[in-house]
Amino acid sequence: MDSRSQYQEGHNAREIGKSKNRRHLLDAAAEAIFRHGFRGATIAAIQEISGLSRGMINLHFKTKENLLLAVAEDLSNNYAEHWSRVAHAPDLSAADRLKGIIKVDLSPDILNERDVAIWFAFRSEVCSSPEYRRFIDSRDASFHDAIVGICQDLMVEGQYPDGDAVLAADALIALFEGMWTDFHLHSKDFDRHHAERACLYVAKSLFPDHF
Amino acid sequence: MDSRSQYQEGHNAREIGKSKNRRHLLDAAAEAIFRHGFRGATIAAIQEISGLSRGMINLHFKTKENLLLAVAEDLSNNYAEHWSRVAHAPDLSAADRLKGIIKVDLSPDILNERDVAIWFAFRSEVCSSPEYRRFIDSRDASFHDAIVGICQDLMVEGQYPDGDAVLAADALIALFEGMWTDFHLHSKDFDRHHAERACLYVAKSLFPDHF
Amino acid sequence: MDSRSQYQEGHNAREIGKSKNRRHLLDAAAEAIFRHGFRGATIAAIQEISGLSRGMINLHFKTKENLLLAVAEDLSNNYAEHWSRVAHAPDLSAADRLKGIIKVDLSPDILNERDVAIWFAFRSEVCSSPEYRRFIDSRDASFHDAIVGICQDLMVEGQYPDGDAVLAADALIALFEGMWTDFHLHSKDFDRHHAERACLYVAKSLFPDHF
Amino acid sequence: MDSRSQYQEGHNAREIGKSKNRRHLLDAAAEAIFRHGFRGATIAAIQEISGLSRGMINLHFKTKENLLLAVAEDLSNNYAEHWSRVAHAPDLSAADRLKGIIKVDLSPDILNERDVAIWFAFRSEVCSSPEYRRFIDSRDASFHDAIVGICQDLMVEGQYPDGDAVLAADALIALFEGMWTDFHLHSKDFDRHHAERACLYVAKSLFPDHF
DNA sequence: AATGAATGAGCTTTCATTCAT
DNA sequence: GATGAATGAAAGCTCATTCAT
Repeated sequence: MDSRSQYQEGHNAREIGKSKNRRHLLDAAAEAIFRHGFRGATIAAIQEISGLSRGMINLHFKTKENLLLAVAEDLSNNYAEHWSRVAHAPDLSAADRLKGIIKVDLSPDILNERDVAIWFAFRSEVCSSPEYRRFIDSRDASFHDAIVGICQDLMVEGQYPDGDAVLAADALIALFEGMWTDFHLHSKDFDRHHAERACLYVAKSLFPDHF
Repeated sequence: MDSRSQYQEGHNAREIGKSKNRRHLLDAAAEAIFRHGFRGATIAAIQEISGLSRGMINLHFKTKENLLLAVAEDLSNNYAEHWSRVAHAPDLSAADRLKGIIKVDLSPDILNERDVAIWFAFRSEVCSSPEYRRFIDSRDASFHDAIVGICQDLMVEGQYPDGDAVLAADALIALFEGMWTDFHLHSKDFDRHHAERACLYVAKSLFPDHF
Repeated sequence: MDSRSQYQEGHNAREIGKSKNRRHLLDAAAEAIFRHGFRGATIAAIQEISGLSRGMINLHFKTKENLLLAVAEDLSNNYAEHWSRVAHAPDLSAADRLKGIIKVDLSPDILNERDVAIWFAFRSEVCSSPEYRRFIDSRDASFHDAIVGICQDLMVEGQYPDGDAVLAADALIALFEGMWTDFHLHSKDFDRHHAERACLYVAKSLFPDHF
Repeated sequence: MDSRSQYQEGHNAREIGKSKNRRHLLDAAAEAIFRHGFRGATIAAIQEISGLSRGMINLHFKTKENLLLAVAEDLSNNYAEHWSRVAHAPDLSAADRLKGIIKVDLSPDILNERDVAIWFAFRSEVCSSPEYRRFIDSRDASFHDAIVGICQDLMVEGQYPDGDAVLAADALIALFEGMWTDFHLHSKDFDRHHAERACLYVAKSLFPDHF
C-alpha cells in the first residue's frame, strides 16, 4: 500500500465519515422532532440524541433550520420514491397500482410514528413558513396526477357511467391522508389491516367492477 | 341611579372588561399561531396582535402555554358544538345527518385557515405533549360513534348486503380529515363545493340507495 | 344616637380599621420574610398571608420597601423597649440588670424564629442598603453604653484589679449576639436555659464576686 | 513541539480558560452579593462586575441560584480549611489552638466585609431555604466539637473545679459569632486588635491558669 | 474536520406599582 | 377607604450561532 492510496483511503474514510455524520444528524433531528415536537427539537436535543458535537450541525448544515429542512426533504424523497415506483409500474393494472399505493401508504416504511410526526410538524407550519412547502409536496401535484390517471384508467376499463375520475381521485387522496391522520393521533390503536380494508371498501364502492 | 347600582355597574364593567380581554387574548393567540406557527406564537407576537400589554397573558392564563391550551380547548368546544348539533338532530334522517355533518365540516365556521392551522399545530405536537390530546379530541370517540351510528342506520334502511358500518364510518371520517388536510395545505385553491361533491360522491358510492 | 355621633363612630371605626389593617400588614410582611426569605417577601406573598387586598400596601405604606422598613422599625422599637426597661430599672443592682438583660435577650418575646429571621434579613443587607441601619440599631450605641455602664458599676462594686469594663461589655454584647445567631441557625435544638447558663457562666467568670 | 503536545496545550488552554471563568464568576457573584445584597445580586449585576457574558452563568452553573450556592460552598470550604488547620495542629497546646482559632477568626482572610456579608446573606435565608444550610455549616458540628475538645483539654490541664467544657465552648463560639456580627454591622469602626483582646479577656476569665 | 466554550438576542415570567372603579 | 385589573420594566433562562483551538 503506497502513500497515495493511503491518502486516498484516508480521504475516503473522511468522506464516508462526513456523510455518515450527516446521515446520523438527519436521523437524530427526525427523532428529536418526534420525541420533543417541533419546538423541542433544539440543538441540545439533537446533540444528545446523536451523540455528536454541538458544532457538527453548523458544519454540515450551516443552520439548524437547514437541518430540519433536510429532514423534511429526505422524508419527502423517500415517500416519492416509494409511491412512484408502484404508481408507474408498467406491468401492473390500474387496480393493482391503486392497491399498491394503498399498501405503500400503510406500510411501516412510510407510515410510522416518527415519520408521520415529522410530516405533521412541517405541515403544521406551512402557512407561516411557505418555504416548507416544497419539502412536503410529495403528495401534491404529481401524486394527484398519478391517482387521477389511475382513476381514469379504471373508468375507461369499467362501466361507470356516472363516474368522475377527478372526484374519485380527490376522495381517495383525502381518504389516504385521513388514514395518516388517524395513525398519527392513535398509533397505538391503529390497525393497518383494518385501514387497508377500509380503503379497499371505498375503492370497491367507487369501482365495483374492479375490486 | 342609587349608589348600589352604581357599585354593581362598576363591578360588572370591570368583570366584563376582564372577560373581554380574555377573549381578546384567545383570538390574538389563535391568530399568532396561524400567522407565525406554533414556534412563532411568542408573547411578543400575541402582544402585537392583541394590542394588549405584555403582562396580561400571565394575569389571565398564568402561563403562555395555558393560553395556547385554552385556544385549543375553545376551538375543540366550538367544533363539538357544531357537529353534535347536526349529528343529534332528532328530526333529520340518517342521510341528512351525514350530509349535514359534511356541510358543517366544510363550512367556513369550522374550516377556515386560522382554525385549521391551529388544529394542525396542536395535533403535530400530540406525540411529544400528550396533555394536548384532551384539547383536540373532539373528533375522537364520540364523533366516531356518531358516524358509525349514522352508517348503521343507513345500512338498516337500505339494501347493502355486503355493507360494513364500521368500515364505512372509518372511511368517511378519514375522508373528512383528508379534506381538512387538503384545505390546510392548499386553502387558496380549495373549492368547498368541489370537496362537498367529492364527499357526497363517496357517500353515494357507499350508500347508493340514499344519495 | 344622633347623626353626628353616628358619623364620628363611623369615622372612628374607619380609623380603627385603618390602623388594624396597618398592623395586619406589618405582621403579614414579617411572616412573609420569615417564611419566604427577604427575596421571597413579595407583595403576592404578603397578600396571601394577610388576606388583604393587593392595593392595601400601597395605601398604607406607599411602597413595599416602606412596609418592610416599618417591619424593621417595629421590631427594633419592641426590642429597645424591652431591654431598656430592664437596663434602666432604678431599683435593680448592676448584676440584676445584667441578668435581666440576658433573660430578656433569651425570652421568646424577643428571641423567636420569626423576629430573629427578620433581624438577620435586614442586617444581611445593611452593607448594600445603608438606610436599613437606622432601623436595626437598637443594639447599637445606646445598648453598648448601657452594658458598659453596668460593667463599670460591677467593676466599682467588686474587686477586679485587671478588669476592663469596655472589653467586658464588648465581649458580653458579642456573646449575646452569638446566642441569637445560634438560635437563628439551630432554633429546633436551641435550649434557652442552657444558653442562659452559658451567659451566666461567662458573667461569673468575668465578675466572680457578683455571680 | 509535536502535534501531540500542541493538541494537549490547546486542550489545556481551553480547560484552564474555562476554570478561570468559573472562578471569575464566583468572585463576581460574591462581590455582587456584597455590593448589592442578596436581592440585588442579579445576573446583570454579576455580569457588570465580572465583565463576562450573560450566558456564562448558565454555561458554568446552569442557574444563578447554583452560582450563589457555589459561592457559599467556596466560602465555607475556605473557612473550614483555615480553622481546622489550627484546631488540629498536633504541635500546639490547647491554649495555643484556641488563640490560633481566635486569630484566624479575626484575620482579614476570614473576617472581611465581602465574605462576612455573604455569610450573613445565606444565613438570613436559611429558614426559608433549608438547602442553604449545608453550605454554611462549617461552623457547626465539627467546629463545635473542636472547641469543646480544646476546652476539655484546658480543663484537664488546669485547676477549674467548677468548669464546664460545654458551657465554655458554647460561650466561646457565641462570642466569636458575635464578633463577626459586630464586624459586619460596624466594619468601619471595627478594631481587630481590640476584638482579639476582648476574646482573650474572656478566655483568661474562663481559663485563668492558661491565659 | 471536529469540538465545545463563549456569546447575546430573545424568550417567558415575575413583580412592584398604578389607577379606574 | 378599598379593590384588583392592568402595566411594563426587569428578572432568569434558553438557545442558535460563532469561532478559537
